[in-house]
Amino acid sequence: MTSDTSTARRSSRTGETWTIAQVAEAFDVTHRTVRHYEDLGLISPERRGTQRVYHRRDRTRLGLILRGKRLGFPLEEIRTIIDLFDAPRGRRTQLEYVLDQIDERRTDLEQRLRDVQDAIAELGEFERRCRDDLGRLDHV
Amino acid sequence: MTSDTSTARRSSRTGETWTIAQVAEAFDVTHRTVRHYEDLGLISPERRGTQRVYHRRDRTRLGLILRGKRLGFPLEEIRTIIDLFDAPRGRRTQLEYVLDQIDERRTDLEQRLRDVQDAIAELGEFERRCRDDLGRLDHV
DNA sequence: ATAGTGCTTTACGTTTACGTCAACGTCAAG
DNA sequence: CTTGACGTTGACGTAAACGTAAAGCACTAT
Repeated sequence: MTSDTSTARRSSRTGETWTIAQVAEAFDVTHRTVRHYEDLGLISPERRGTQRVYHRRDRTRLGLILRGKRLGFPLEEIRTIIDLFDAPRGRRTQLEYVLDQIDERRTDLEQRLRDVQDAIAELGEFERRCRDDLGRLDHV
Repeated sequence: MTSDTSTARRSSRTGETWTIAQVAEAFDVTHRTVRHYEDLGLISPERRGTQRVYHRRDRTRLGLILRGKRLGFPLEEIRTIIDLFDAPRGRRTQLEYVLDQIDERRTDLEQRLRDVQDAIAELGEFERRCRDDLGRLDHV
């Protein structure tokens, strides 16, 4: 049940690789979820015959996808974001486009940041009031 | 088209009130969305005859709902959270339950906070690399 | 009186993000 | 050579979060 190196890794000149079951377990999702992300073009694992072979790159992407999900972004939007990281940046127009996109994303993320900070602050305030109430109960 | 006080407010001894169209516009959602939240029990506006009448309390809740959505929480979970703020806290057991819930929420929010901060940091790093590329183009 | 504007409910449609079979391929172990 | 364990592709199902008519009530303005 613990990591069995003989099956957990399959040697390759490009480094370690994983099966779908392994990445699914590692990220605590189902294989169906992983395949769904592939259907939407968010990851594209290597094929060895008919089998999917996942590399570190795929794991990185999967991590980005799941974090994006926790932040409430739809998968389609997540795709455009992580594609951005691999986008061609050779020509000036391409680079300027990418920088524009980065700015849009940042604006969005900064709104999220404010949202989380506000929510945590309000929760703290609410907790303080509750502890006050609790103190009054003790006092009597 | 600007704010018309004669229709924007309807006097009441409990302060200003709004129609469904007004709150929908104020929060940039459709009336259908507002009614959907009511169906799920997230808001419960006053009724005057058959018409819905929204008070400041309802606007506050709507703000919390939309912020929760931006953070990726499902509506059902949002309902339990904002209900928590109005939950009875008279008895010790109730207070302790509420404090427990607060802690759970905070854990969740702190994960979100890390997610956003990480995402912003990575975006910044990526932007730096892009600007480097751009600089190299200028240099040549 | 009638037309218009805004609100109401009812109800079916749609999109997203998977879950859940079904049916079949493949490879090592017994 | 058959039996598992694991992998594969459809294909249909489902829950959440609304969208989108359809059809009717209430008030106001002409």
